[in-house]
Amino acid sequence: MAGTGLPVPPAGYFGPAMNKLLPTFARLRGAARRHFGWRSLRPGQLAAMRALLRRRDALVVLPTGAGKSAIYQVPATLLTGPTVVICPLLALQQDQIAALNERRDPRLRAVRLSSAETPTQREAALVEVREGRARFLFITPEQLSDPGRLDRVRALKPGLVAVDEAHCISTWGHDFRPDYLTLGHLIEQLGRPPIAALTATASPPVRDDIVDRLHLHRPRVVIGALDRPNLFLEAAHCPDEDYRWRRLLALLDGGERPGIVYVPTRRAAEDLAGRLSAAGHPAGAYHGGMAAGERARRHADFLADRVPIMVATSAFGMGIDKPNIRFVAHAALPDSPDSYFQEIGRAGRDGAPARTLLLYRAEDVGLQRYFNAGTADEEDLARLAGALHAGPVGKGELRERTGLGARKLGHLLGLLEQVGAALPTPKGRYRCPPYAPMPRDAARLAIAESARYQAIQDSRVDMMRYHAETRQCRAQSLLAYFGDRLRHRCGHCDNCANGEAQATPESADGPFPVHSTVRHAEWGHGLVLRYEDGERMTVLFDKVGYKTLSVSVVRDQKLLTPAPTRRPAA
DNA sequence: CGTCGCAGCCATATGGCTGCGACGGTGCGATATT
Repeated sequence: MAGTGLPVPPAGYFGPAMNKLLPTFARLRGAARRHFGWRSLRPGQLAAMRALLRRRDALVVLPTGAGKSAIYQVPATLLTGPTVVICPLLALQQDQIAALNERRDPRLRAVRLSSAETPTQREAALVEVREGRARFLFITPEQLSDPGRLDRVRALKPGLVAVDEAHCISTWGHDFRPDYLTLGHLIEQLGRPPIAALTATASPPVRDDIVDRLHLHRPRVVIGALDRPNLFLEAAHCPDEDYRWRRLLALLDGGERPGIVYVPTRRAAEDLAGRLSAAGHPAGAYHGGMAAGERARRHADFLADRVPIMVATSAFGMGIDKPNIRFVAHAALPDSPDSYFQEIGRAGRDGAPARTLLLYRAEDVGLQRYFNAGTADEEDLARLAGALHAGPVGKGELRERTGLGARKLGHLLGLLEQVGAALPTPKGRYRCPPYAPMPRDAARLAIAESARYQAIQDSRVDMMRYHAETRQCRAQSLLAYFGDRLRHRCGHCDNCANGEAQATPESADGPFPVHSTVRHAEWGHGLVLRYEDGERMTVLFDKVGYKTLSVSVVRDQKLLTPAPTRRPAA
């Protein structure tokens, strides 16, 4: 309770009648203490909790280990009605449920609805929540998008919805797990309780995407400090594969353990783990293609320090809350600074020094471009848009009528919804909204939308490469990407260490202030993110994503004009 | 978009080139088979 000046009543002091009279902060502190044993809460946590308690939405971007879960768990004990936690991975749900139930506090009991439970178990979970014996219901977006299940959850009258790993809405919703895109509609069907959207990493467009997709209403936004002074940031261009291998060995010869080496493909994970082990650096492999049991075992082995080096694809990530990771290396260019930042963020959580090393080749870009390539077909889209004209229709019937697979159908419906040609109904079906474009036009618009999304994804690859190649202070470069500004050189990156990093004083700014909104004749509105060396500027455009422009060309040809800010950056 | 492996070819006998096709991430849930 440091620094509040408020007296803290003893446990058990709070009766229902008292709750209305007590200041919000005191109620939250009391609940944190009674149910979790926490003696203090951080200002950011408190601000978000208070918003939720007052039935306002919150968007929280805080690093793992900064007490994100507390932000929904503490208000959950004070609000009427259970809390629904939407969480993307079953393993992650398992961990969180175990942590809550270990406390053996009836006010914190958690259950879940997933494919891992039998129908009988699912029924029992719902009954437990309905009868007030469980407080938290964990669920995936896929489960919630089943109309029958949605009805059952709505009947529980949830008092709060927490969306964990909320950045998944933006990174997975568009194609990989389309049910993420409809979460906003689904939560509205739950009676629209306040929403807590939580994530460790979200650049400005991802934050906007979360707010839009979840239909957050004037959320309380809490963003933690991004700079991690104990992480040494290093990147090296590799002219060939042999150089890449030797640089990696040089890092491992330093002897720091444990660590993670990220690779872009499953095969590379297995191959590199084998090569490293043969070279005297025992390493395990991890990727999404392995059997679930094997994955769980390897994950546990790494957490328990039985495997010192894990060579993994991006599948190895969410849920790794291990304090003592001493290095994170990237054996190829990641798909975006978002992924990169999240992955290196797993190092040095204990605050002790940790190294990060990015080894990239220009050839790495090709693979990421391939991953970004869209698959939407105009004929499929037109047929689907036509099928919607017949009236509200379920996904099963749409599959039959159009011959599309479940996954592709979800992706295309998402696209049509974005161009105003499809609308989810409360009953979990889809219909054609009033004034919808004709099927042929809808298909064309959807293709354009798909291309726009792809361009933005590609621009994120460009930004990743740009970051890898920069001779600027790397922390400044990364933080600028996330819409933050580090005013001094970081002193913990290779460029600062070898004296190459040029300072970016205020005077180096160009014609438009950093974080101001500008307009380009063709690319539309954009957000000025940074200036580098007074020569180049990076702008994030709605239509085409990130662009790096020459300041002198912008000046001479008057490429940009100031535009009114549409929404506060944070 | 780029790499890898393989078949086929060449000039001259085993090694190297070329062209072609396959492959490449993230996970939920439902279904079919042991």
